Amino acid sequence: MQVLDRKRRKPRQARAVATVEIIYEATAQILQQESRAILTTNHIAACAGISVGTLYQYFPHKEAILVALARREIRSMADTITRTIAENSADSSQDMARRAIRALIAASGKRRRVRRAVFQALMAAGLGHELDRNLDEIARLVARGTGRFVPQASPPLSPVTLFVVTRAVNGVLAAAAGEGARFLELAEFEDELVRLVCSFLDRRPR
Amino acid sequence: MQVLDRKRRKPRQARAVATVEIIYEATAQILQQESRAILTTNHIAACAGISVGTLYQYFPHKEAILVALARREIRSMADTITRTIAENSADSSQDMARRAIRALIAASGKRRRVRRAVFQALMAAGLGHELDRNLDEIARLVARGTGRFVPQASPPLSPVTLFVVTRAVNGVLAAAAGEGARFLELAEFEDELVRLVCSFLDRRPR
Amino acid sequence: MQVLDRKRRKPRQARAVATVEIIYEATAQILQQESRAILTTNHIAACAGISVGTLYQYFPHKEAILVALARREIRSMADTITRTIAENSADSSQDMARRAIRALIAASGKRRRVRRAVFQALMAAGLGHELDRNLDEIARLVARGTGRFVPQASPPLSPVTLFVVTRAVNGVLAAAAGEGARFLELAEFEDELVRLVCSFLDRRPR
Amino acid sequence: MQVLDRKRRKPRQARAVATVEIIYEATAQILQQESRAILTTNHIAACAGISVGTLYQYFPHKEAILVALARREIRSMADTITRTIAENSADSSQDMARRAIRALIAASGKRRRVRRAVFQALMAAGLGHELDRNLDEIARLVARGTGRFVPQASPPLSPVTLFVVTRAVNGVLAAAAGEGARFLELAEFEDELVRLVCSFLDRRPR
DNA sequence: GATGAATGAGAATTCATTCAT
DNA sequence: GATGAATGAATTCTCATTCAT
Repeated sequence: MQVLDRKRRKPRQARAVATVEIIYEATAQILQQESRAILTTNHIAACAGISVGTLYQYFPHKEAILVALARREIRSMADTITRTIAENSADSSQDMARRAIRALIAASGKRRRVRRAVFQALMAAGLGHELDRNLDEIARLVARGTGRFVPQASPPLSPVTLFVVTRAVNGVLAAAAGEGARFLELAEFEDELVRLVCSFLDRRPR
Repeated sequence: MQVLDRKRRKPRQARAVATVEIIYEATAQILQQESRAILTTNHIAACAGISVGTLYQYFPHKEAILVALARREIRSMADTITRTIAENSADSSQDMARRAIRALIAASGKRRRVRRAVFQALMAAGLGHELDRNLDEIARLVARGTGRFVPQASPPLSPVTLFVVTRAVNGVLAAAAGEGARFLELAEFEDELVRLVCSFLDRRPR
Repeated sequence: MQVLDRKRRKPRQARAVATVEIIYEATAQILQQESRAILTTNHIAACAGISVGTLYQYFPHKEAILVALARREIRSMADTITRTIAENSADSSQDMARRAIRALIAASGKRRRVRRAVFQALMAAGLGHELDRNLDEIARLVARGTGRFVPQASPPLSPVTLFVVTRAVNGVLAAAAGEGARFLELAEFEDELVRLVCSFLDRRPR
Repeated sequence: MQVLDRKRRKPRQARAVATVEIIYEATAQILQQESRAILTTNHIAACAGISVGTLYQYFPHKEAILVALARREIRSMADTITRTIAENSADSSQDMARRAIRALIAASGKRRRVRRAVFQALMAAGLGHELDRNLDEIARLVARGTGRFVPQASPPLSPVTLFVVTRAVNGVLAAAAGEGARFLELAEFEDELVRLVCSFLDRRPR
């Protein structure tokens, strides 16, 4: 690791942006199709069709690539959820929780190996809180988007309740993604996950 | 990785058994107090007060130590749960689910960093299924031990239901352990986790 | 040994070519002046004035250096013989066998320790057949270059005959090289070797 | 390697002799059936069914085992030749050279990998002269045993002649042994080898 | 900006040998 | 005498990172 993130160039020109993009793609590809074990900077550069030197123009060290990729993944996930909710905000008769969960399941099915690797890297970098924050954020979005979870009259969800429900869903999805996506495509799986959340939130202690 | 686990000595003499134990201890200690990053075989040996060579008498490569440690942890966890249930099998009025969860919370609070590291190693070794199996096993024990989850009349839990509930609990506990045990000691946390499980299992679809 | 010759950089820039050359030189020097025992990659790198890492940019493992050096030696030997024959092809009154043997003796006298070591490495790598093929090749060249061995009217040499004569010469030269070159410089030695070959080939069974 | 051969026990009791014998057998077996690469003292001991400690009671270091094995092999070869000659000394009408060569071919076919390995070790130990001496010794035996090579009237063989003929035969046999014994069993091979020797010795320069 | 050759600290692993039991 | 656990120097090889061109 480095003494401290010496500043690296931020891409300004179009070409530079493209280069960074290529680096992301190459990294994701290696992670998805090959393995974490051969994710070396030289290999990334080779796959990206650039030289190591160029790679180091944009990232101070290898870990930074993974962290950046993780943040990108998080942002993409959050965006998906946000959009899902926004698109259906008028449609309040629809079960918002189900829609959110469906979106999460869909997201979990994509690039599973990449996601696991980059999230692990985020944790290893001591940035696990970014993931947590994201989970909380999603929960807040969902809660705001539907009267079900936070009906006007009811008290707000306690931090513990929030924590339990978000981590439970996350735990289930992570496990399902880890077991080869067998479950992810089952309708029953979605149903059960929805039920887990709803029965928990519906029957809150007074 | 190696050609393939060339045979390593299985400890015969008492001294050898002790040595293996010392290696486990040293590894766990490094993981808990220092970091995964400096978990080198030389460092383990030094901490254990033995020589690297000795270490390699008993483990074919570094990863093997972590895997062994993970299995040990799994076994220990399973034993705790089993005992908890056995001790209270007569006491059927007690809420078995709560007891099991309490035991799991207690287990999650111990040597958190060690556990995370070794379980990660288990996954990396492609042995994640051992963890999964353990979760399923615990669920089975709990279910057998209490009429609540599997009342005589009710149909058995579907695989998906089982999967969802076990991974949800596991996900919550892992997250709580990861966030510095803040939650683990809260009574409310235990309550909420119990509620998550019970509300889910009580209100099963017909 | 390795998984399998993971690809190594093939030198593209002039500097890289020079580096590879330096590695060969350093290796040969250690073999010739020091000993096989201290032929470590670090030592080679140090002698070459480069870092180990650089060495591993061009060779997947130590053995590969020796094998490359062996092939180089073989090629050099073959070239010498070819040239010897080519230069004298018009001069058919000359005794071609003697010329070939003289060239072989000269070659045997050079860098004897290097040659022994690298050929041994070639054998150890299971590539002994490359040496054999080279011997056969030389024999073919000699035979084609002179009417003595394969006069128009006579039948071609049987594989066994070819084998015996080539390995005999090779055995004698290897032994002579091994015994400190005492014999290699003697005129009588050359005479006897020529006689061994010629008497054998002249008096072939009908 | 050692500073200097600290004295090791010479086996006196029958059991000790047997132990040494077992060590030889185990070593030879590993060399023949497995490979030089895994010839470790621990492996030898394991194969021999004894402990390393015991092994070191009889040999100061690993190399010593190989050297001893080489000498044993040499002695065995010499004995075979001696016997061959002795048995047929009366039978002077027989071609002594052929008999000797036949014996050598037979010897070459046995435990080829062992022989190569141990002779290589002998060379590496700087004891190559023992092999050379053996070759010369055999030549002398053959010469004394037959009038063909050294007829009363003719001058004795020059050192160079002796060297050339012995090393030639040796080279051919070693090569044949190395190439999988394909040739060793051919009658033509024996014929050609005999012819190589006889034509060379018969037509000596005046 | 890009390149890729060079770097070298550092990690894993081996195996001949010793010595307490 | 035998045992086998322990030793640790020695070696191979990796890979993140730098920097001259």
